[in-house]
Amino acid sequence: MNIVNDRTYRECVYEIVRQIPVGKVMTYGQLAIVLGEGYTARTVGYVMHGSDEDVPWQRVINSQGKCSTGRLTIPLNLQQELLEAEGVVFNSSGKCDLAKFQWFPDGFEPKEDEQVSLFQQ
DNA sequence: AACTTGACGAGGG
DNA sequence: CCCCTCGCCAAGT
Repeated sequence: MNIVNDRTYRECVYEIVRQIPVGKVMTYGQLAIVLGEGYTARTVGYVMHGSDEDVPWQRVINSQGKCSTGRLTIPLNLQQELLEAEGVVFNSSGKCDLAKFQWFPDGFEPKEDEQVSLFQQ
């Protein structure tokens, strides 16, 4: 089945991102896994760069727990500042603890033993 | 149709 | 911790 049929692939990404609670984050790769077929971290990133809509884009970060907004038109610190304002804590290297702040959509919570292996590194 | 570019990620050195 | 390589896939030239 192709999720991209009814709604565009962009809409599917936004739909999930809009569900991320305040103070929580998801990674590009995790979104790709949740979206399934055809999606990769790369394409999710591509989709997110055009999300000037009502999506909390700041809650999507890379798998290392950092904000990778390296070559954007927006200030480098903006994303981290927005997240910190929501309660996400970053260390001196600009990294946050995914084990603490990463959010999982319904049905995608990691099981007890395989906790960290799947969605995080 | 071929080639290049990314708001990526895992693996290796 | 940093850097590089490769795989990935949509978009723009």
